Amino acid sequence: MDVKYSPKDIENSIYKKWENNDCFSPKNLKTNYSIVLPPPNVTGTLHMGHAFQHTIIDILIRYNRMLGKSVLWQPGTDHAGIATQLVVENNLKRENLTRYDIGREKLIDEIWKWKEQSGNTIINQTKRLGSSADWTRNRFTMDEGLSRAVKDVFIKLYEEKTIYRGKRLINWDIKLQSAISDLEVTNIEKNGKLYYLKYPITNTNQFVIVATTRPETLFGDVAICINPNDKRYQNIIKKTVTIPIINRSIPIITDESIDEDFGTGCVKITPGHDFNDYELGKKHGLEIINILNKDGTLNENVSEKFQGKNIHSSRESIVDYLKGLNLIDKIEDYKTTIPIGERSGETVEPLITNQWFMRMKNLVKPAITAVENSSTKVIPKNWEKIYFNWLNNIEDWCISRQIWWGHRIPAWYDNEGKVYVGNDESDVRKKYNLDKTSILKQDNDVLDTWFSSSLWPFTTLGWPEETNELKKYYPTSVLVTGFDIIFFWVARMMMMGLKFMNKVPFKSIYIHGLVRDSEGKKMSKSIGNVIDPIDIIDGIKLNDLIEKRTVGLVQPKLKKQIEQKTLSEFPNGIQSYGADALRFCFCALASTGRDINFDLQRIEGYRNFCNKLWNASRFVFITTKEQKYDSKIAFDDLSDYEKFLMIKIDDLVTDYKKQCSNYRFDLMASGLYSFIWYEYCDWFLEIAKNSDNKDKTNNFLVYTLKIILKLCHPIIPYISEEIWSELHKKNYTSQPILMNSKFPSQQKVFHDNNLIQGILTVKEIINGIRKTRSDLNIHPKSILIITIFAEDNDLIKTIDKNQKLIMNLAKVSKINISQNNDTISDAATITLKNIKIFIHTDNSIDKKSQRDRLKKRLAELNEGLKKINSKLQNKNFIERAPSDIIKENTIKRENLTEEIQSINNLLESLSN
RNA sequence: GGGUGCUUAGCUCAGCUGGUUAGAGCGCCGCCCUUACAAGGCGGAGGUCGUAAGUUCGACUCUUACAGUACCCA
Repeated sequence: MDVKYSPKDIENSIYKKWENNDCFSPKNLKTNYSIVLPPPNVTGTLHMGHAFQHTIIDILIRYNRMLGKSVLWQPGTDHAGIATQLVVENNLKRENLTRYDIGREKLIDEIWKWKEQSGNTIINQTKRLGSSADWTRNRFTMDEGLSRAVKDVFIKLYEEKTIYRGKRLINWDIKLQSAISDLEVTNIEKNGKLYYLKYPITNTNQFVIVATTRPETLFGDVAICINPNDKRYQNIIKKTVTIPIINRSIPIITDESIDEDFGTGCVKITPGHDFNDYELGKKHGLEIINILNKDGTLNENVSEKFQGKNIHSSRESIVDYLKGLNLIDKIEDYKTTIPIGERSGETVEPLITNQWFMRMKNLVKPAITAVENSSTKVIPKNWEKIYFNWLNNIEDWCISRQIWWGHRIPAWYDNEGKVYVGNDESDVRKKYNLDKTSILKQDNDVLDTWFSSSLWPFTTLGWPEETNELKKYYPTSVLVTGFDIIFFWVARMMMMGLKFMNKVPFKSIYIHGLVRDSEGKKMSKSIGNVIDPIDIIDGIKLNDLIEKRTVGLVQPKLKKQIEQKTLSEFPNGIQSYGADALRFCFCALASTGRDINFDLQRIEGYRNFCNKLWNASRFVFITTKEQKYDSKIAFDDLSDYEKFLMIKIDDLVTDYKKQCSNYRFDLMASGLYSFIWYEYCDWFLEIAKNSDNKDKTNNFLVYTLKIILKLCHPIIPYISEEIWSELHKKNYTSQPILMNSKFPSQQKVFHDNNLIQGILTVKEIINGIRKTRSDLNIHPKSILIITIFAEDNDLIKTIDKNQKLIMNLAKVSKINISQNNDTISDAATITLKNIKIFIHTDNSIDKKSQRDRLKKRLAELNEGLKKINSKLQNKNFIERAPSDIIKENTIKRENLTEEIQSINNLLESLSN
């Protein structure tokens, strides 16, 4: 093994080793464990969120595999309809082509080509992280099998009338020329204007003043509405007004929902272009007037002057025109919320169109019940509320998209526009008895991407075939996903899983946070703060990083700013940390589901940890050389410290298992970290160097290293596997691959409390000596002679037994142990609760500095004593606190008093 | 406007059902290149736990209000 831990040199070959040995496919064992990977989009490359998620999944997968279960990690990718089509369309744009130039067939061909390339990229990146998914089962949402399942589901839901076609108001993305679901719209607050328009009251010279943020939609107005209780307007109810410019008459109606305080209290009702108005229009039986073409231009229902103009850019000219007619009362500044299409970034328009919808009411109930009765557990639990809230207020889901990439809707129309749903044209003809003379045309639209993803947990396992995998691995054990897709994906999978499998798709849902940059900002290409996980693994030069962050920017003017920020945050680029360090880092940061602010400094610490493990292992191998390894450890033959370590390691295993099943990966990581670094390396390896019983100790070194590597493996698989192979080479194990080995079980070692206390006291003695050495500026190399006073017999025995340990770790050449409570004034003194340690030094000790040290300690102790005394002197405390708490405090007081007494005695002798 | 979360050391975060002298990593300071590791060892400094009130023998932990902050929904 090299002196330096170099992840680059080991990771690739280790991954190949796992692949070549078929380590990723599930073995046929009794208990099953399965996770489906949230399929990443084929639009791009792996980001930090994926890396975080994959790390957590892989930890669970490897851990459960080592527990001896049949483990399936089902991977795959998503076709991501709109997003992917946009990427390819953008590529076409560079050649000055649009999708209409090349046509549907050709575009789809192009996208498939892109998918091959991008899909492979993301899989290869995922592999770099060490992900142990079963790649032979890799699925894509548009695979043949999955596409058939999508059709089956669509047809079934259509036949039972859960899916229907209807003309309704939907969110129309003008840029994409497609409907999008309400989830794909984000509302952005913007500084806008509130326009007060004057509508002439018919046959009078009076006006009704109406406040609106969207004056350009007045052509679609069908009513003016006021609150029936609004005293100001009682006289105009039931009158009519004339819409300016087009001079159409509309009624003045009343509705309780109108807010009297908004604007003038009079609002215009435009059901064709506003969701609230649409509902209100339905309620009052109002006509719907659409004024918009699909490309965002105004249609024939508006005044001729404005026909063919873009709805957004014509606002100003319409307002100007109204000004000319003297029909603008005033214009105020106003904060408005504007709906923006998440993918296109353009303003979304409500538009009446024919679309396919899924009726959600009946699907929702089982999905709610399943979480209520814990058939599916949500972790952390607080996300349940958000899940319930959304499901309880659900709207029908608009599932059709007017794009080309995706699952084409299996519906055909005849010349009269009558719709037929079936598998394909011939199936439809057969099903509906249509002869060859009738012309059928397939629906042009495709399904929302999330339609196929909602089936992911069972379609990937082979549904609608009743495969073995489906029987074995459905319901899956846990879904690991981010909170941002609870509605999009999780809730819909719950509904569809329950609908088609009659069982929840996962027993638990673990919701993790988002990975943000070190300042807590969302990582985004447009802000230029993205970190590619592969760059953390391999490292990247500053210039390359800047290049990567600034190429193809949406707003090129940000380039300078991004350059500077990158320069100040990564002045030397990013060095290579390796996949293991990255994984350990994610593991340690995965606390209670909150977002992660990713800081490179943090990862450095975990790379160092890997190096520590590496070198500790080297030490074990160097020390044990050709040791003949015996896996049977006789507890009684071990030294005190070895026994102590054995117990500690047992505690560690217990704790690790507990934390893993609680999804507290942070606690799991920190437990492992501190055990290995502090207990194992700092104490045990140092102690082992001076063992009295080399053979036994060496054997124990190997034994403990093996357990440690197993515990490490789910988190840091590469380095642990590499070290294990060394172990195997040296014949310390017959198992060639760590990944296939059994997770350590608890040894149920006798938990000898006296032994533990004894070792802790010995450690305290050593720490005390070290601190004093530092306080008194005694050179780390100088060897000390000490005297220890203790009255307690057992204590004396423990100290005596562990003399050598103290000598080696505190650099002491001689220890005098005495039961006489004397005071040696010519020595540096350390007091523990019932022990006094005197350090004899060559130089005479300055009495004043001695006193100062003791006084400082005394002050600390007195502070503690004061607190405890105030408790114990409180009558209410004695009366009401539980007895064990009182006892605990009483013992504490005794110990403190004892040590204080002992320091006081010392101080007295020093003053002489 | 409604909802949810967060606020603990310079930074990033733990602290479970109320009882610890309030912890970790990184950073900082001092000493040490000790034969596994300077990506290291030993030691240390640093916090009135956002503010205020309440419940309690006892509050970082529970309740309420307020402030700041982030996100979700309308």
